[in-house]
Formats: sequence, structure tokens, C-alpha cells
Amino acid sequence: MPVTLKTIAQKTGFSITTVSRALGGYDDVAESTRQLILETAQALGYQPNAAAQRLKRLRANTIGLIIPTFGPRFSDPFFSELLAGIGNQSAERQFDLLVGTQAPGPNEIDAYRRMESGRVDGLIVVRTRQNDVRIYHLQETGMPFVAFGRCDEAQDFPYVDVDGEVGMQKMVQHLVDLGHRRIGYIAPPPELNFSQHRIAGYATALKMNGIPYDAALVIYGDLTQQSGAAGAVYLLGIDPPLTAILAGNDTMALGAMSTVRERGFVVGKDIAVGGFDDVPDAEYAHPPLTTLRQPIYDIGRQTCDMLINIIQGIPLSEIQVLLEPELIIRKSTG
Amino acid sequence: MPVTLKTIAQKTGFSITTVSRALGGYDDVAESTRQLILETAQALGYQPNAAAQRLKRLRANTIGLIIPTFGPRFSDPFFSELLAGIGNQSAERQFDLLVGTQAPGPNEIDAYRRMESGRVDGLIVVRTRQNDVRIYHLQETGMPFVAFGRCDEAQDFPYVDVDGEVGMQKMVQHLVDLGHRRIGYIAPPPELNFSQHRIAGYATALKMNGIPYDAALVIYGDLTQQSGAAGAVYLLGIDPPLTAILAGNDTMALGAMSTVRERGFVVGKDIAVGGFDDVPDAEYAHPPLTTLRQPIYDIGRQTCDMLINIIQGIPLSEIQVLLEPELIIRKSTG
DNA sequence: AGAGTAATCCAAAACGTTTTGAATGTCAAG
DNA sequence: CTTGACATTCAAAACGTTTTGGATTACTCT
Repeated sequence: MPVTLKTIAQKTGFSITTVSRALGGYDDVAESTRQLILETAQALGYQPNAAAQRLKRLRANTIGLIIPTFGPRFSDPFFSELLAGIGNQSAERQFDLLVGTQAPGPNEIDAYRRMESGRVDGLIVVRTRQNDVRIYHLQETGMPFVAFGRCDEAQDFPYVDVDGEVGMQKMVQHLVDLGHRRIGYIAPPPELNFSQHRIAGYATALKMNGIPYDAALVIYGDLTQQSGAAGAVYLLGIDPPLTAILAGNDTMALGAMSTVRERGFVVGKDIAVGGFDDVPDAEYAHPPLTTLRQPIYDIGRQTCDMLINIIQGIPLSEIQVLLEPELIIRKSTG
Repeated sequence: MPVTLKTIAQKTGFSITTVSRALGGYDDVAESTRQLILETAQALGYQPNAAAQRLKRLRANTIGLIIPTFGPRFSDPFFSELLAGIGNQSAERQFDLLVGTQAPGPNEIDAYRRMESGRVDGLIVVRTRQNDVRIYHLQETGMPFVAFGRCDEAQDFPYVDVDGEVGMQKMVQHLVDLGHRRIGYIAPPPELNFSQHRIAGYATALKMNGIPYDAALVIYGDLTQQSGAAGAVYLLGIDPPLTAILAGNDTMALGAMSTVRERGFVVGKDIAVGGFDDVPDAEYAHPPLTTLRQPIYDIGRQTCDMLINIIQGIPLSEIQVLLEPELIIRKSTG
């Protein structure tokens, strides 16, 4: 028998209207009345019914996030940090966080559709892709969303991201400054928007240093540690030999490090390795990984904040936020 | 202007009642009527309003999970897998998953309270502790819950867990069979219920092999890689020297491996290292980590299933499930 | 004394769905 | 022809909250 406004009304002798107005902070309730009602509500442990509020207000006060979990062995530190940021910020803004788990594929759109019909007021979209069907769907339905990931030429939407191009330029420049000229790159999947920017940065920096871009030194991974390990197997087999391997994210870089060591090389001495993200594992890797820091937790908070502002009709100071990653030099590059 | 039952009613000429009954599968609607209503609903893209359904049914069709994210650098592969299991199963059972992020501490109970008031029908509790205030709170409020974690003597509730005691016995026996007699242990925090079972298993197996239990060879970590690394620093400083280091979870074991290598030892040759969990990182570590496998993804699915069954009044075949972990022997023990 | 204003309180509608307890029409049996 | 049963459809209540548009009373000013 949950406590409702009716319960408090019966207990205090005021109407449901007065109780609602007292609890809601309206100024047309006598102070003595308000105090009595507040004390009674507190004593009875009253909690407003979320369903009733949402029905009346036509608002869910909930945001949605679908994590692209690719399978039972899903493990990506990126999402741990992101979820921590989003979760903390949504709680701070008094919004609920509805989480789904669905990898890209034929069922992906269904997962997004299931979050509709009054369940969420907006969505955070991660790892935006070229001609992303999720984006088209959300734009078509008018569902508010903010992306952690850039848009491409065909789609335009609010986002937070880091400038992968600038970041990769810094990383390549760092390696060139250390004397490297044959630098391999394990790129994220090409359909991901940020992949192209990171490859562009890699290519531009090589060019700026008079080093020809060689497509043979680039292999695509799928952001997992295994694909990084496999990518390094390929890259280490190239002749003339490479002296550095970069990866489009830390997880692949850590995988690449495993292969480098497995092949008998010393990471940072024989082969330099660099990543992107600066997930916590990067710092405690052996050796610690040189990487480009994107503040994943803060980005989580920021995309959440932006989304809730859009939902609440609060104008954004910036609709598209591109952050500059910071080069974190650790022992994996010497 | 969302499509409602009223819209369909106006379009088809039937009442809201008939539309609701047709869509709800009642058998007192003429077949031709039902077909017309279903087709119209489909054509209009009708989605039932979740708030209205929940208000009327007095049910949220949502389960809650609060992830103990300890800070902005939160990264625990255990929760990635767990979330994937819970998320997939809740979608399969057509329940929403509400996620909060809150570390243990003074605000923890508030996070649980915020999930009440009609927001969720039940909760999954992870990493149960001695005299867990969360458990007391949920039992007091009558909120259904299932734990991923055992109960202690003072509390009794439905759970799924792995038998840490049996697991650690297998791991210690494996090391003893390899000739190890001085085995250090980096234990999880003592207040966690599973920590005691794992220490008990470690102590029992030593005793069964005639090796005295030495409290000086046990240090507590906090389940993070850093605490594993620091624990190994302590353990490697013990005289006479240890030949093996065990950790209460893989993440600490991986941290310990870093320290072992940093000190110039060869993991698996000079110092054996073993963990618990078998998170994906364990497999791809360098060297791959010997560990005890608990099927985290499957446990996620199972705790979710049990919780939804409790919510729906479906009797559980087993109220407390204790699984036997499987010893996965990899190169980190030689 | 009367009129106007302000303070305080409340009834009822509304949100969109589900369910109950009907109403209505048709058909068959007596 | 009448009655009862069955099939099909529907009005209204209910869920719990918020908000609108009042009603009532008291006080002040003319």
C-alpha cells in the first residue's frame, strides 16, 4: 500500500491539490500548512509515483544509451569510463539512465525503437558511423540525441568528440621526433567516423615530414585487443621493418604490445607503440602506454549534460564540441 | 502528436476499449475487427505509452542495477561482461534496465532509494558485503532483488555466485602440484562476502598440503590493477621469497604481473601468477593468465532471469545458485 | 456598509492505458 | 412469439499526479 498524495491528504485534512502544491513549492499555500504537509510526507516516506508524473507531464525524465556489446566476452574499458560519466551526470541532473546492450547489426534499430514510446526523452549515440542508420532514424522520429562521435558530410547533429586528426598528428610527430620514419597503423573500423579523422591525421603528419603515405602500413582492426595483436603480427612481417606501431585506440595498442613482446622485441626500445584514448589500463600497462588522452569520463558527463539541456529546451552554448587530445608520453615509445 | 488508442479508435470507428482489447489479444473481439485494428495500428506506427501502462498496471517492467563506479578512472572488465549479460537478458524478457553509478559510501543508499517509487520492480545487487546496508534496506522495503554475490550468516537472500572456496582450493592445489610452497595472496577487500570464501579456500588448500597458513603472505587489495601491483611489491619483498602470487580477481592479478615483470622476474618461470574471474583481458595478457573462470556473462543473464521471475511471481527452481569455477591453466603459472 | 483585493484552499479535468461490468443484437430452442 | 444464450462492442472507473479555474474568507479602503 504505497503512500500517495491521497494518503497525506487524508492524514493532514487538506486536499490532494493542496498537498501537491505544498510539495511542489507553490507560493499559494500557507506556510504553516506547507510545513505540516512536508513533515507528514517525510514521516510517511512519501515518494512521488514516477509513472503518474510522467503521464501527466508527458515527460520521462530518462535518457537512453545503447552500448554496442559485441558478445558475451565484451570488455571495453572505454565504456566503463563513459558509463561512469553519464551515470553520475544524469543522477546529478535527476534523470534516469536506461541502458540497452546491442551490437551494430540488423537488430540495432529495434533496440533504439524499443527505447521509444515514452521510455526515454533522448538518447546518447556512441561511435557514429558513415550514413548511420541510427542517426537517420532518430532525426526522422524527432527524438533528441547527442553523439559521442563526429558527424560525416551527410549527417549533422550535436556531438562531443576529440579531434582525432590533430591527435594523430601529435602522435606521429612525436615518433618522427624520436627518429621513426617507418610507422605502422592499426586503424579502427573504416565505417566509424572517427577512424577517418585519425587516419587523416596519421597521413597528414607523415606528409608534413616528407614521409610518403604507404597504404600497406595500415591495417584495420575492430577495436579489440585481439585485433590489435593480429594487426601487429601483420605489421611486424613487413619489409623493410617498421620501428613503430600506432593503434587507433588503447585496447588495440595493448594487443599490439603483446605481439611485439611475444616476437621477442622490447617495447619502447625495438618497437615503439602508441595508442589513443588513455583508458586506465594504458597507464598501468607494461610498459605504460604512450597515448592520446581523451577525457572519456568528462565527455560522458558533457554529452549527458548537452542532451538534458536539449530535452529541457535550454540552448546549448556549443552544439558541436571538438576537444584537443593531449599527448601522454610514457615508456612505450622509448 | 503521438499516436494513441484514441487515434486508432477514431480512425477505425471502434471504441478505445475495443482497440485496446484487440491489441491486447482478448478473445472477445471479432476477427475482422481485430485485423483492421492491428493493421491500422501498424500503419500509424502506434507504440503503447509506457507511463500510462505502468500507472494502470502498477508495474514498471524495469529492473535496476547500480554499478559501483569508484571514480572517473573507473574501468573494470567484470562489469562490462556482467552488463552485457544483464542487458541482453532483460531485453529478451522485455524489461528495461535502469543503471545507476554509485560507489559504496554514504550516498550509496540514496542511489538505491532513487530507484524506488515505481521506477524499478526489482534490483540486482553486486558485490555483497558483510551486514550489507543495501540488503537490509531492500528487505525492509520489500523490493525484490537478486544478488551476484553470496550472503553471510546474518543475511539470507536469492543469489548467484561461484564457489570461491572450491575455486581457490583448485588454484592452490595446481600451484602445489607444480612444486610451489610459498604462495602469496592478494585478497579482495575483507568486507566483501566473496573475499572470505576465497581466503578460506586458499587457507584450506595450504593446510591440506601440510603448508602452514601464514597471514604475512596475505595482503588486501581493492580489486584494482594498481592495488594488485602494490600488493605484489609487498609480497616480493618477503623473505624467504615467494614463488607464486595469487590474486582474488584477474584485474589485481594483471597488476601483480606488471610488478613481477618490472622487478625483472619472468612471469610463469620465476614467479607464477594466478587470478580469478577469467575476464577477456586474462586470455590476452602477456603471458596469458592462469585463472578461475566464472561465467560472468551467463551469471548476468541468470541473475536477471531470476529477478524477473521473482517479480512475475514465477517460483525459482533454485533460490541460491553456487557454481563451481573452472581452473583455466595458462602460461602465467609455467 | 459595500466593494474590491488578496490569501488560502479545493473540485475536477487531464494524461493514456487497462479492466470491469455492462448494453445490444443475433440466433436457436421451446 | 418469447426467452435465453452467446458474440461483439462500449462507457466509465481507475491508476497517481499536475494544473486550471475557481470558491471562500478576511481585510482594507472609500
